[in-house]
Amino acid sequence: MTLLTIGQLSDRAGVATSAIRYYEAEGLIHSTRTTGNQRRYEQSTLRRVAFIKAAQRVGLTLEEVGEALATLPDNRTPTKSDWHRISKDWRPRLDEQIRRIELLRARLDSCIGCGCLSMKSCWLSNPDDVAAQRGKGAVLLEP
Amino acid sequence: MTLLTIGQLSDRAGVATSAIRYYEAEGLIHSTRTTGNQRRYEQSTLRRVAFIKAAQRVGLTLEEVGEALATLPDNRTPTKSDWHRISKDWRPRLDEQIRRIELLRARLDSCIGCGCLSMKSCWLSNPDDVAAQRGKGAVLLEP
DNA sequence: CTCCAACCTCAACCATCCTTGAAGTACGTC
DNA sequence: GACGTACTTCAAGGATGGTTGAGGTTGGAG
Repeated sequence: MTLLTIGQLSDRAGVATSAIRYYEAEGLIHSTRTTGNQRRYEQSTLRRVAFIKAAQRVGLTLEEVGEALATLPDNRTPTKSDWHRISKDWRPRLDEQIRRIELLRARLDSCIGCGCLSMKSCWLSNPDDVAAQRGKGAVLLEP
Repeated sequence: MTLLTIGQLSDRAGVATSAIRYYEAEGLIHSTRTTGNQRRYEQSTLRRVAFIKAAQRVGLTLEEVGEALATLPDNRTPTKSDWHRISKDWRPRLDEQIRRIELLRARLDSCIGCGCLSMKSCWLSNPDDVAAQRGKGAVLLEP
């Protein structure tokens, strides 16, 4: 397998070299070194970086991503079932994230052309008492 | 209209007073002052804060939220149609955000039990060449 | 009229996620 | 074997979104 330099990884992943070094310092990715102390990355690192970026875009922290990636083997290229495990773990949180956004969208939408100014359920006409609404079962724009 | 103290707003919105002062310093919300220089908030500020929190949870920055809120009138309580405008503007970006997450979820899911190790379209078996895939039209886990 | 919780300002600090720059080393091409 | 580009480390800086603490004031209840 041909190894990648940090510059090649940077170009192909679309991520600055400084960010790559940072990810490595944080333990999210790993490299070997040449005799001259330069980093060399396996092809599979490209997947890890793509995964990091994708996860970040949906609001996950590097720490969370790091925990997931830590379950991947360091000593061999991850297999489908290694990634499978992560898929399963993440499914609920991705679902949840989607649900939240849909809720916000629905609440905004529902106030378009509706009679919501007289409706108790509308967050725009109702005083959005978040603390009060907890406990009452009505979840208002909340996690 | 009864005005809210910062403590009341904090309790009802479920946001720390320090965050509220910060939002105000950043111009996202506004207050009047008592003769003794204490902040007093209108009820409608509760909606603004709920909106801020909701938007943050879906990955929007305070600056973006601020721009939206800046279109609401300061001198009167926002009407339904004021919020309507924001709803319309935000719809596409919420849709886009959902699409991204669904894409990530689908890609992870599709590698569960599928024959993707032999499929060109699978991001786990394919070397995820983000830069290369731009331009080719195939968007891989990308905005 | 006293008293304490809640308020005030301002500056400093924090976590996260990097970027920038200085000063030096490696690698591959001519 | 020299030349330039890409690499190295380390320290400092920066944006975002706040929190914390010191030192002082306000407001409402008793």
